[in-house]
Amino acid sequence: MRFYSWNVNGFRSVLKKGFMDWLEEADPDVLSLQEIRCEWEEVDLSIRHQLESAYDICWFPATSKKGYAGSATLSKKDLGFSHAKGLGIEGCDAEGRMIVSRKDGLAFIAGYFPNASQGLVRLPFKRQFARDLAGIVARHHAAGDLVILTGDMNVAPEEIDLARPKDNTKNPGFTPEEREDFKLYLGAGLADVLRERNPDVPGLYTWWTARGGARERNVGWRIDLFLASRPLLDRVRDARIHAEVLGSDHCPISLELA
Amino acid sequence: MRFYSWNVNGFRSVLKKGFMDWLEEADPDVLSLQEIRCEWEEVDLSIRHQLESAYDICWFPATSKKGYAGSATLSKKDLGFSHAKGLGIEGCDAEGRMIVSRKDGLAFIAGYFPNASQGLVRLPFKRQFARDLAGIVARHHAAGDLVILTGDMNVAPEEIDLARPKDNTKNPGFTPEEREDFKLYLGAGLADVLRERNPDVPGLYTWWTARGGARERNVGWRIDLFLASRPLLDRVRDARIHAEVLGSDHCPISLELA
DNA sequence: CGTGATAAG
DNA sequence: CTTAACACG
Repeated sequence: MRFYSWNVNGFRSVLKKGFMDWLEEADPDVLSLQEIRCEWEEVDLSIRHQLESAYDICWFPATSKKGYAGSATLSKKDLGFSHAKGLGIEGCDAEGRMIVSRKDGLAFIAGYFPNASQGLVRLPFKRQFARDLAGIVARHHAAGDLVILTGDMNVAPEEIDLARPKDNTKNPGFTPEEREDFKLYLGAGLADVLRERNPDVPGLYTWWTARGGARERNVGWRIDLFLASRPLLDRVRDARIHAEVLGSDHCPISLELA
Repeated sequence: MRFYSWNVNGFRSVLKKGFMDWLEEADPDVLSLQEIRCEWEEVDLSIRHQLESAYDICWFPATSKKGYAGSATLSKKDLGFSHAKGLGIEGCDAEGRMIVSRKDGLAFIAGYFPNASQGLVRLPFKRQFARDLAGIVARHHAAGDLVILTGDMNVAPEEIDLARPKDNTKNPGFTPEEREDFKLYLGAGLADVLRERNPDVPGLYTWWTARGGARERNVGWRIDLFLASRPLLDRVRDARIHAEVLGSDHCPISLELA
């Protein structure tokens, strides 16, 4: 089973840049999209029909602000995943951030984690989100579920996860607070799959600022991640960053489980 | 002497679409631009230098709202026109609408006449502008000046001046009030030069809505005009609409005087 | 620097 | 439909 996550920075934008070709090629079983930035009805009808023919689609745009944030999870129709919008976290759910998809004993929790924003004005919001989410993961584990947590987490966990760690300790995505909160997910029993398998490999990034050729020079950040319940690690066949896939300031990431 | 007027719908936009090539080809002696929608300092430095080497430039952006309206008048350096920003009309001058350029006994009054706007919300403002401007023209005549009044007047004077007169009698640009006010300019001693020379020619338009191929089908309006003091009519060598010139939703118009 | 909403035309 | 400002990332 192949899971993908991609912050598309506007679904309608990425559609113009070959998303459907990418989808056919990648052929994910389960796909989380972040920053869809539109309603389902704003997507071209023919595209909607194509997607609906192959996937169960949970489209979860923000209700708080038009064209802002939002996420979606698509799963192959034959798999029979159930999808639930939101985490019951105030504010977060109005921004269409997280979707919980379930099948058998697996909870696939995916979406668009808050950005701390310029001046770290949303750091308190983001910290509360992290505490709430870690609690939810812990409860799934207590209930005997296995968990995959993925999406644009808007935090680079360690210095190795961004090209310029020293320059960014006060910037959104690499503050001590955000890194500390990231550890709450690990404390709830999850592992950072890609980093577990590539402990010392630098230059593994999933996001590059659009300003000034950062992507060409691979001056980036690894902020899109797959975390998985530790018992799942034995079933990991592949965990990958698809940096060659263009169309957004983020690239897709994937996880293949046996 | 060749006068031109063009509503460029964003000077920076039209620069990307060959404005400088057009300028070299048309080679106006005096040029009024409307809807420049930027400060002079926002124009590429090399363009500014090219223009400044050939023209005396009066750049008159709106101060009331960034990126809105504004006009400019350029005159060949050797001609020695003087340029004055504004008409002393409250509101109008803050929007960078009108420039008065003088040489000998000629007053070239040019710019961006108000749009009555959706719901005709600015019709009162536009009517006051017309009364004030007609008074200014009359005073120039009383002082013995000849006047050229030009620009985007945002009114089609007669039914022949737009493709769909019946559909537009309640729309901005063709209300009875705006057409009545247009006659104030004629009453002040000006003549509509192109229409005087082509009394019954339909299809002479200077603006086409960007919506749905109107320009290709010539479903347009003649709202950019040269009006001239009647004694100037004998000196008119040419009056023309340059509908083939692209780059804006308006096309340039010209007047050549002996 | 790019996406999308918005105001204005 | 297009321009430009703006918010957000």
